[in-house]
Amino acid sequence: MPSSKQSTKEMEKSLAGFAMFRDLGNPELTGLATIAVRQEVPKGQNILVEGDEAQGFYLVERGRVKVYKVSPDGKEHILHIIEAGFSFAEACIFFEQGICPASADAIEDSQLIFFPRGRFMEELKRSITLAMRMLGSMAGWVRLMAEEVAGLSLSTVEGRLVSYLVVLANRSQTPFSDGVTVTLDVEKGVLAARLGTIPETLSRTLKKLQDKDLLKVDRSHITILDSRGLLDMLQ
Amino acid sequence: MPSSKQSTKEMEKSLAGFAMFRDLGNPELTGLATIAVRQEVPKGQNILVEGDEAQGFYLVERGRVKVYKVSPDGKEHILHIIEAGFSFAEACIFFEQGICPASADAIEDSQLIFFPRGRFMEELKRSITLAMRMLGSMAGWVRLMAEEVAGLSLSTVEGRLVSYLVVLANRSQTPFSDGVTVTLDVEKGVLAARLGTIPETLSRTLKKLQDKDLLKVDRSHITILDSRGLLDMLQ
DNA sequence: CGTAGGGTTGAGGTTAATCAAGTATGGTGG
DNA sequence: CCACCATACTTGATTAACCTCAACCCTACG
Repeated sequence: MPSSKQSTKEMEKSLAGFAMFRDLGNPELTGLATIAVRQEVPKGQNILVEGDEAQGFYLVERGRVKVYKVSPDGKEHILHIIEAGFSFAEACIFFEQGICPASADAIEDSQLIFFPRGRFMEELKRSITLAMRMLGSMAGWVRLMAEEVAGLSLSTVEGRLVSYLVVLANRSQTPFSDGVTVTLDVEKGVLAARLGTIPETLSRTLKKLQDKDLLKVDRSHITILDSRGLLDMLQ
Repeated sequence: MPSSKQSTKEMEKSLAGFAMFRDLGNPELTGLATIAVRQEVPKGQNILVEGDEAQGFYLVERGRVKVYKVSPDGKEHILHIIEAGFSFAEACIFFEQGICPASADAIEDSQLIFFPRGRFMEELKRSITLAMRMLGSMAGWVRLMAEEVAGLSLSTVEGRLVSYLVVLANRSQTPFSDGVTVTLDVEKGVLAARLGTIPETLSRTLKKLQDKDLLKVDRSHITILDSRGLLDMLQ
């Protein structure tokens, strides 16, 4: 994928749109734009395999990516769903052998920006600002994972589901209050894996909450009927 | 806590002993030694509280520290046990408001080395090498947490216990094979919290494995009788 | 129509938490 | 040295959560 002056300029503009690189100086952005590679990934396609050597890390420009681990018995647990505008697999590039700790698939037709490991490292060593951004990004992952562990080990499926709905509501700028409708952003099967459970249990849990008049389910649209009651379940 | 030339020199030597700072140049080490502060923490004492503002991060020079989260209903889940020679709470210092994502207590009489957030940031900005070390350390945390999430969500208590025993054996340079005895490095109650369960269940699980002649338990000494059988449980 | 995929429902079994009551174990003071 | 106590640990009975397997429904789509 050769990058003409034109496309480098264009890439530079794209990169500047990512929170991770916002307000980054010109030399840094240009350097990054030069080594960045665009990648089209159709829905369902695999991007990284756990245990394989990571060749670099990614930004999601368009679409969505799931990052997951598979248990020995084949069950998959989704660690994160990476939205457009965010990055993933940063951690891989800092390991000695660059072994991926998780797998990744596109769950929508996606456009990614790829940074090759070696050349990105060069850029990092050249710019302390970039290194600090990277540190901030990694710290964010650490926090997220800590929440994840806590959520998994300390909650029931019911609790995790409610907590997910709260996050979902906040993400779409809607408050988590009575009458508000949130739309699931993933298939229910994917959501189940995200919550560390299976579709059957998710279905039953939604039904139970519906029977208690805490919410109403219509396909992927969930209407909050009793936000107080729902939030009480997190206790 | 004033640092005379003598103690700075001594601190520099101590810091050089940490994997994180090994082979770091002289200017970096001296800078770090100047801002580092030693702290004695008796067993059981709290070090960090989840949600509080983090003032910096820590190295464990002697003793051991548990990093944990508490659920709304008061149950505690241990994320990590930090051994002497390792660091914790690095991630905290990169958050805007410096909010701790987890709590930490000493589980033994411990000696810590504390780096104040602001001054450490200065050192970081000054040295790209230090920043790269920090990135490596954070990446390590990300991987560990990913394993943690996978382990929690994909395994039974039995599986998590076996997996812990394997780690324990490897850590003490002993292979995980028949006849080998590993010694639990923490109280069983702490181990239970580490495995995301409660002492009762841990006790029963050990008994079950003992009844199946897979291992033998004597206090905190666990002898592997059938390593194949145990490893098969991870499938 | 007929089929496929996502989703739901039901019966049954397993795992592990809770509550309650025991049994070591390791120090401490007499 | 021993009785005593606190703490860690174990055991039992009960209950709740949730996974498995199997069947079924529904909607989109050729």
